[in-house]
Amino acid sequence: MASLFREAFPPAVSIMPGSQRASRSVVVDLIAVLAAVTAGEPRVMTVTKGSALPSGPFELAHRSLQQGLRDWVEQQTHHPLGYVEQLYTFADKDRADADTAPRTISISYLGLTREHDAAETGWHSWYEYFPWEDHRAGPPPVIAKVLAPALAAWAEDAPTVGMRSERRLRAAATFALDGARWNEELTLQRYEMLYEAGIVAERLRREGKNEAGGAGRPMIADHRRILATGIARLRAKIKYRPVVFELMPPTFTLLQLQRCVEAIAGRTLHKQNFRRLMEQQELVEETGGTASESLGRPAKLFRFRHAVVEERALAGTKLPLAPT
Amino acid sequence: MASLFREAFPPAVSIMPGSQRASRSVVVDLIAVLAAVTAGEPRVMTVTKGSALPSGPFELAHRSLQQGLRDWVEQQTHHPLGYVEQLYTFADKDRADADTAPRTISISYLGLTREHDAAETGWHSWYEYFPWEDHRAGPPPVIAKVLAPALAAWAEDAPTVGMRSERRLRAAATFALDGARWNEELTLQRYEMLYEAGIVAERLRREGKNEAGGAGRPMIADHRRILATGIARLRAKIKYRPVVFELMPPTFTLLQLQRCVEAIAGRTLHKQNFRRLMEQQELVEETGGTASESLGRPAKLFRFRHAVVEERALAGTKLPLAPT
DNA sequence: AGTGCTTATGCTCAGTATAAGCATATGCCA
DNA sequence: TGGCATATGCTTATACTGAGCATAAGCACT
Repeated sequence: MASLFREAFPPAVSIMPGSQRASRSVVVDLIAVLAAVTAGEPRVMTVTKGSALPSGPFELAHRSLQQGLRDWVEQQTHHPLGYVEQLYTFADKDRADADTAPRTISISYLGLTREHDAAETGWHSWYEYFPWEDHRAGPPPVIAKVLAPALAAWAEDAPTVGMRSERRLRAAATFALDGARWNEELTLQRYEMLYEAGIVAERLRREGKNEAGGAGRPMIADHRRILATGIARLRAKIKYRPVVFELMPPTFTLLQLQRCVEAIAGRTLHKQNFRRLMEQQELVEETGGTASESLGRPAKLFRFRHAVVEERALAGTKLPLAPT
Repeated sequence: MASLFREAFPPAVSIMPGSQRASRSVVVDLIAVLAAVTAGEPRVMTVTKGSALPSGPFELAHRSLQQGLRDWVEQQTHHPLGYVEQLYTFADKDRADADTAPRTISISYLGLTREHDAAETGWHSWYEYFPWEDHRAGPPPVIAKVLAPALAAWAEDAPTVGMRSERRLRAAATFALDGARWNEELTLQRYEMLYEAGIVAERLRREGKNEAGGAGRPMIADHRRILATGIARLRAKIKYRPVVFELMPPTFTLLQLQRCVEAIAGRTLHKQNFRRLMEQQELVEETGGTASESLGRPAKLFRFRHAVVEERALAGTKLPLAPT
């Protein structure tokens, strides 16, 4: 392997892009994780009755992948696609069956879109695929009932004492098992651990075993892993970039905003502190109107202050800079 | 364009990976941004006398891109490659010349490696390519002397009043021009703005103009943009993940560690607060030894506490969670 | 009108983290 | 021994966060 790669990277020879090289057939796919939050649930667009993410072959005609994806989604949903970012490019060999099939490269994107009709087809809640990720009503029972025992068995299955204890520790930290704190950003790590432990249908299928033992709703190929990547990315991003607003209607109450963040993070937030955070960061401004719906005191309506994005650098230093 | 893309993403039809599809020839390249910090300078591995990043065709034989890259680098540098992460996949059409040439997709990676012999060939300081990014000795003169005037001219060149003011504001925020605070994470945005403004050789070359007016040392194709992506990613990452240690020898003094972070960030840090941060986060532990070199009181040697990576989730919540 | 329910909004208080700087320690060298 | 240079310890003011109490403003009853 090392020698093969050495050939691939001739140390002293620059390879100019565009130069002709012999190349076996490579198929390039685009895969989109399109997210929206409707009726308090984070949803993802799917095809074939929820079993796959929308995808298609990479076409040569687009100036930019990003723009093409945007055009397509806006065409489909009739809602502007607020935000697009590249997620990851998968090219591992074990995705394909053998050397016979053409090697597939999948470029995946995360896209955020506005609230839309909840009845629209093809949108499914994230948590159908990852029931253990929704902690808004406390830790979901599936963790204690299904995952924890299965992970314990997997840990005991390791060949050495050291590996057993290492697996136990890793499982506890990742799934917040023995009093450890839940970390909502570890969505991908959790899915991969379940895969490794053989608790998801995708792995069982690959091994030719009965898929019934898998937790959560499976998808084809590695689409559920890609979805996990998107969820993890979005959960991390809302903390330091004002991307939530891409998922909100133009005006909203602070509680609606909070519910949207909670849906994404899969956790409940402290109401007063959440509103203090929004206001002190000057991310929103009052429209003057109030929301009439529902019980209780009417809430003020807010809109996102687009200005802050330009105004502040929004970086959050974290480094102990020297005074200049 | 929209209609083309609609074909590419048949809305109701799932496309199974591995299914056969007609596909025009696509060339897939791997490009590596390999970083190290030696003698207080952040360096990147280059080929062809510093004009390109190491790259090569995507080969079919590797199980995983990541592992292949790792093997290759360790072979080349005789140092373990501590950390590898995918940077970005570039596939924009304007990278190639026309429809005649095969479309190129570049998958870029960021890799971190240990200190090595500074005399080794092929390693160049980042700041040769981005002289405006090094603020360790204050704002580099090139900003006020070259970039600021050129950016001002570019702003004035805009067709409408609104665009002119928008460009001025954006330039000021990105390059810390009118008393705005410098944000070291904006490396990519800065390069792209200079590209847009026609102040870098890559753009001038593309337009058939004289390249001499470009700031910083150019690279072939879009390699400098990829390098900027890697720098920005690393500068962001050191703030919330202990990746610096991948660039350090096994034991080090706190000042050496600080210098390494400073080299990457391009800024000077507050010494006492830096060491407090390291200690309170329990990222390091004393080895017992002391460093003898140089003047002054000998510094204690430290090593990285690999344990923390497993112990703590290292997430830094930032969301106002409700008490459970 | 009054009571109670519900959500909105204002405010406090303690604990913790951060920016900035002062002070002391410990080596080497003349 | 005194001076220089770096290392390391400690202080103070300020900002931010977690948690909770208290009040406000609607609506639906009686």
